[in-house]
Formats: sequence, structure tokens, C-alpha cells
Amino acid sequence: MSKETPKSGPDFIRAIIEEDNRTGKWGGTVITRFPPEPNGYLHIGHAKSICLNFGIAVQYGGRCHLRFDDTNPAKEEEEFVESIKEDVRWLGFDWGEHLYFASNYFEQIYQWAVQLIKQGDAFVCDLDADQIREYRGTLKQPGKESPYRNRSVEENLDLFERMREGEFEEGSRVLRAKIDMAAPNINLRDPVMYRILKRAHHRTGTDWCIYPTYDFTHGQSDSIEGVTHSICTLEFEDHRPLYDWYLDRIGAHHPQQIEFARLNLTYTMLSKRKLIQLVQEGRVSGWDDPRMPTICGFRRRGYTPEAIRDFCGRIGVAKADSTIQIEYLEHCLREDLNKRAQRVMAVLDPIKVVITNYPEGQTEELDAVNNPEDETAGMRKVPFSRELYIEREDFMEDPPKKFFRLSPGREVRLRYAYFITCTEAVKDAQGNIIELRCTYDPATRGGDAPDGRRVKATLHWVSAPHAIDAEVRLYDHLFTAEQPASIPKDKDWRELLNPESLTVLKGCKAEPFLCGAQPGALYQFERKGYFCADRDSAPGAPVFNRATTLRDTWARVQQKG
RNA sequence: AGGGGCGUAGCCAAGCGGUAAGGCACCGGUUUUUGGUGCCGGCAUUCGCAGGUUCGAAUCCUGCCGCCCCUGCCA
Repeated sequence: MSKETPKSGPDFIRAIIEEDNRTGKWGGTVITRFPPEPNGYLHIGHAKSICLNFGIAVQYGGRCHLRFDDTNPAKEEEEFVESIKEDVRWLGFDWGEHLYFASNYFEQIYQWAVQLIKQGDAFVCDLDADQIREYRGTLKQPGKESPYRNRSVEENLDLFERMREGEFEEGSRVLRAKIDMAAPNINLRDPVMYRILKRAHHRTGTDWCIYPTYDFTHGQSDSIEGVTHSICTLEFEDHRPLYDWYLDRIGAHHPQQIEFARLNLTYTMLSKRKLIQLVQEGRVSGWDDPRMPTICGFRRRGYTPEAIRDFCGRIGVAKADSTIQIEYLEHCLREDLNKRAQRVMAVLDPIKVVITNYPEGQTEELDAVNNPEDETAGMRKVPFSRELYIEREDFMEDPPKKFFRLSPGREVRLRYAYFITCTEAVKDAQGNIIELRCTYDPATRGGDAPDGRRVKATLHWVSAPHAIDAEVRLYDHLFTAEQPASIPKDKDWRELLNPESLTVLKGCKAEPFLCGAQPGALYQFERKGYFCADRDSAPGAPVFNRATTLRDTWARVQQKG
């Protein structure tokens, strides 16, 4: 009798959707949308939203739109819409025919603004930005009404039309909703609906010199598209009454807005503004710098869409502010890559080993397993010879008790090769170890001793004459603080950047198998971690990014002392 | 004269009146030609705090405390 493992209930959003489907609220249809502003690259926080919105659409047989909320021509660029599309696709989602732009709705939105003016629900205000702020009041005090609030419908219509015609300067006038200057919710204190921006828009060009605000666009865009569940982050909770007010006055379909807590990650900054700064100030090599929490950064680093999707599914969806430990994401990557990554041997910090009793000039090929977790991955040949490289840290002249690896007089296994015993550590004049001399046991070919004797360690290695040189880039957290976002406002967050977030290793030695590594190819360097061939690789000069290390219990033992 | 949210383990997170799921992390053990993987086991007498209702409360009520968001012509 197999016992059913207790299953988690659906998250609160899916619970709402299931309830809606049960009651037939939307006739069983589920339409969501992912609505980015094309003013930057997507990051892991967006991935949570993408997985949620597209995931729900798939799960409930609905659909998810990709809509660009491009209402601010001052910040938006075509480059960003292309990158966003690429990243959503890479994550494994498909919007089908449903690619939209809020800017496609500008005429309709304009007509709705006219309708609100005619209804006496909107007015053209001549206050400047500072004055509007003053009139708005504070969190604890009500605002006061604009002196232009009671203009006639005719005058408002005339002024608004002339705003559209370009008769007025930027900032000189705005269109505002006439709601309630004493509302406790500040969003309802006669919010701005349209502003004058004499800027070319990446899609509508110079068709417009007035642009609707996000607040006067988002809800209607959802409405036009027939969105049923408009899923967004917590900070928009206060805006919901405003969206409802607009839709009520317009008399249009009301999507149901549901807010969830955005993703935060330890040692990571997910504010778009700050990511833009990192790129613009050259503190990283670009949006896809492998240290960046952007989707393209993770992609270049060696993360897989599967791992990111798995992560997004496992962290859950709720309304409580939360910060996920970055280790959780790393765990999801390891779990995915453990099953699929080709194993390979590469020595990051090489020290030469001479097998003194191995015939000079002799070479042989040994069989290596490509992936012990996947039988179909097959085998490959690895060359062996008298001179090898092993990892410098795998040898200790005077090892502590729990060090199992090579040391004078100790026998270890070279993976898939032979047992070797260290006979001498050759030093230079300064006393640095520059070479190890060992003997091998020919009877242990392949890695097993016929007499059944055991060794406590298996080392990875590379044959010196066959090795190819590689550059390896190691990455650490971009920030030294666990919660970089919570730095006091009077301090510069850039002080928290980790000066050691990137370590470039040159002269690493890899087995010849890696010679033709294609950019994007993923490998497990045995005992070292998961690595991704970088696009900076040149023929014969591969470059690898370390996506993440392997779990390392020895490192933990060492730390404990 | 403020409004809107949220508090279950180190980090996430189920639970929705019947006596604290699961994952990550951590700690043991075991397997292992990766100190990897896998496998087995441990890890909240208690759900922000205090009262109350009830045979019974993380779940209901009251009060308090703490944290987050809101005063862009950003999204």
C-alpha cells in the first residue's frame, strides 16, 4: 500500500482561479498577461511573474499575453522589447498570437479620456509639477482642489484637444481625473491621466505628444484584451481602487487584479534602476554579465530554463514579503545539471605530476563515463601519459587528519586511470612545490585494484601533453551584503559591491574533449562544479564560466577547523 | 486625518475549528572510482504577543506589537 504523500494545496492565486472556474465567474476562461515595460532587461524577479502568468495559462487551458506597457517614450527602447521577447521564449513560454503593446491602444485610451471629460470626470489642470505635489497634501493630511478643477466641459475638451495638437509646452498642463482630494488613498487625489511629452515613441513615432500615464493605461489595456486575472505585485494594491474607478466610469470589462509578493534574493539587487546603473557605469560587463541577476546573465552563466522554472515553482506564491536564499536557486540548478551535464576533467590550478615508473613517450586511452546519472550518455576516451596535471589543492605535504587526498607516501586513485603514490614533492629555491613525482601501479588500470585494496580519494587529472589550455571565470556574489537593498539611504549601495565577484583563471588545463566546446554548452568539471562555455571562446582557446560549484563537504570540514 | 498589506523553524511555505505538510539549509548514518549523486533518519509541544469564545484555536473574536508599501507629469 503506497501512502499518498500529502500534497500542498494550490497557491492563493490558483485557489482564486479554481474558485472562479467552479462558480463560472468568467465562464471558465483564464486569460493572464505578463506586462513588462521595455526599459531594461528582464531579471529573475520577472521570471517569477512569467512562470506564474504563463504557468497558470497553461495549467488552466487559458492563454497568457505578452504586453509591453510602453507609455513612457522617455525611457523605452526597441532593444529592450527584443531582449524581453527572447528571454521569455528562452524560459520556455509562448504567447502565440498574443503580442501586444499598450501603445496600440493610445487612440482608444484617448477617446476614453474624452469620454471622462464629457462626463465631468476629468479636467485639464494648469498647475505645474511642484504645485500639484503641494496640492496633493500628505499621507496624513488631505489635499486641496486645483483651481482649474471646475472648468467647463467645453473648455476641458478644447484644452485637451490642443494638448494633443502640441500647442502647449511640456509640463505646462496635464489631464487629471476628478475624484477626491481628501481621499485617504493618495492615488485617488485627482491623479494625472495624461502628460505632455514631446518625445518620439519607439513604436508610434511622433504621432503623439501627449501620453497616458501607466495608471490610466494598464487597467484599460487588460480590459481591452479581456484579461480575467490581472496578476501583479503588492505595490499596486493601492492602485486597484483607481483602476476600478476608471473602468467603472468608462463602463468596461473589469479584470480581477490579484497582488503577490515580488521576489527578493540574498546577495542580490533586483531593482531595475540599480541594474541599469551597474551596466551604464561599467561595473559589470553588460546586461548579460554572468554576475547579473538578469535572465540573460543567468543564461550566460550556465543556468538552464528548467532550473529557473523549477525554482520559481518551488518558492511558492504568497503575499508575505520574502527573501529567498540564493542557495535555493543554486540547488535547483545542480539538481537539473546533475542529471544532464556531460562530465569532463579539467584542472583549474594545475601542478605537474610525473609518473616516474611510466614509460617515457607512452600514451594510452582510458575509458571514462560521460554521465553516471545517464546511461545513454555513453563513454569517451581520455588520454593518459607520463606527465599529468592535478589540482594544486589536491596535494598537501603535511596533511591534517581529515585530508584524504595526495600527500607524500600516500596512494590515491586517478579517476578512470591508475592508483598513484606520491614519492617526492619537488621544490624551487623559495620552497614552493613545483612538481610532484609519483609511481603508478600498472595493475590498477581503469581505477580498480585487483587485490581489493582501497584508496580514500579519487582525483581528477589531465594528461600534460594532451591538455588544452582554457580560461575559466569564477563568480561569487555581486554584493557582499546579504540584503544589499536594505542599505540605509544615506549610504551608497555601490559600496556593497563585492570586489572579488569575478576571478579569471588563465592557464587551466582541460582534457582534449573540451576542444570544440560550443558557446552555451554545459559541463560538469568533475569535483569542481558546473561550467558553461562562454561566447568569448575562440578556436583552441575555450572560455568557461562557472555556473555553480558542486556541494563541497570537504570545504565545510575545513571551515569548521 | 491617514490608507493598504503582511507576521507559521535559519530561509521559503502548506494549513482555513479536531490537535503543525513539503522544500532549501543544517546534523547524523549509508552507498559511491566525483569529499558529487542516491538512500535512511533527525530537525516547531508550537504558529508575533496578550486576553477571550469553544470539549477543542495556527485557524473565530478583541486588544497590542512588529515589518512592508503609498505624498512621480515612473512603471
